[in-house]
Amino acid sequence: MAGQRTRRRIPEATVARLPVYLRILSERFDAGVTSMSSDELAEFAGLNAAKVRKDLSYLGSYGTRGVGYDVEFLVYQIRRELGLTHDWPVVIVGAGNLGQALAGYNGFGDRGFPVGGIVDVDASKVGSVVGGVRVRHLDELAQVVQARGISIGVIATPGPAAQEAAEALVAAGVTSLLNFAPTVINVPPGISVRKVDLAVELQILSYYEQRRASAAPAAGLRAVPGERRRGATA
Amino acid sequence: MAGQRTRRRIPEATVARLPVYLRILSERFDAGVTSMSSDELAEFAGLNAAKVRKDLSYLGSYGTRGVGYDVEFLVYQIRRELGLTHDWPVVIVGAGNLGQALAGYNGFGDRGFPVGGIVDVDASKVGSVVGGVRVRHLDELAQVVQARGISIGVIATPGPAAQEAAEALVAAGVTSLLNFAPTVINVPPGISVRKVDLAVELQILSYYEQRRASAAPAAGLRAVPGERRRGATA
DNA sequence: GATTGTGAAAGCGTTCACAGCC
DNA sequence: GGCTGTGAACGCTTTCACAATC
Repeated sequence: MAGQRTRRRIPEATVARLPVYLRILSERFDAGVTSMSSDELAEFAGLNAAKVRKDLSYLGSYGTRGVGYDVEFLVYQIRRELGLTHDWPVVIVGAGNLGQALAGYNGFGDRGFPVGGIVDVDASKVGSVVGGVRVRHLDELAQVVQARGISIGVIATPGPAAQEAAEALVAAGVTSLLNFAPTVINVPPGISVRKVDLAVELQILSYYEQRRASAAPAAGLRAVPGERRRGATA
Repeated sequence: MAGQRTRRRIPEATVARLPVYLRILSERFDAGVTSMSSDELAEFAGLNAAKVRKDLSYLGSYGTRGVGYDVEFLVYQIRRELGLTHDWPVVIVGAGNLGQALAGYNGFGDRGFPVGGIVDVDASKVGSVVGGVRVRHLDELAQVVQARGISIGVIATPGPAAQEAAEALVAAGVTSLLNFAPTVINVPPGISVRKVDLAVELQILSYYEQRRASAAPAAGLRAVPGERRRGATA
């Protein structure tokens, strides 16, 4: 209503789903769809309609009963809520295999997270250009962060260097970290951390595979408890 | 007690943490540590001791009161529970930027998930070698899967091709999918899916950054609700 | 008639706190 | 005395179900 002050605290589980809704709604909008019901959106997101409605209700009462949600308006509201009304340049620490792949991956910049810098400790890597950005030395991190007003750091170092990278990033003024290293990092309060660990994901799949194998020694498929994204329909 | 038949159903949240414990315990074991308390393990994992104990209790009563856990034994038990007593070869669908990076990333094979094959629809990519594996055509997927006994598929295609990739994988006999495409995929019941979406992770961080900015217009740090990995100590 | 928005109920996961055991 | 293992309490998330609204 009056003064859209973003005061409601949105549950973390909902925050994690808003980007999914945003992607679907943007895609449908580009396809010419102007209105969607919670049922349709749920179908695309692999969720149920009640969850979609509850999630969207945290943004405000932006739907129309009997009709659904205006796609364009909802896209705008979610973008606003997620802080996606401007770009967030990121700095990547570590210019190895992974750092280079991330820098070269357009999905970053395309979605509002341009690579504002890459740093590494390895002198042989400094000066090379990956994904259109010149690799600089870790010592110049604070300079890069300040110059470009960066608040998000991506850790793409080997595991043992991750803590050091995190500390350098925080010292440079970065307040959010996306950690790809297979190590738990330790940060001061007030710093956000998200972790992506490929081996962990595979090991979780392994658990359910193994369980499937021992539960149905020679039979067909068994339902997997928990880990589902969507029911049947395939 | 008798007959360690892996019958307990382990909560999904715990399954997701077991790989973290495993990595820490393995690393400590290599460093010569033979025993650890739940307190120590919690410290390394950025969790609290009660959670660690509850998680480990799902494996069985493998600790010793007044002493702690035998590191080597616990490593063995977690590996067994996660089905990591043998390798799980994976097949990657999509030999673009990301697929190539994944194939070249040693962290896969090192942790028991060797790349058993890579396929793509693009004829210009078929035949090239990435990460020591020759790229084959999507049409040969079933053959690759059967030949190597693969149960885990990695989707590294562009978003629009992900559903097709998932269907091809399932048709070929794969029962677990790790999806890197920015699309929700639809699978039959009984198939496990995990999703890794870099843009989603960044957008979640953006939410908390934005919130921080609007909450403390010109002040220092504010605590971030939810998203934390560890308290102070830095 | 259709679909939202939301209290209330149910289900999970985390934390507490302490009995049990070394 | 130290540390595990676990019921019980708590809090967060999901689901239900229906009144409100178009």
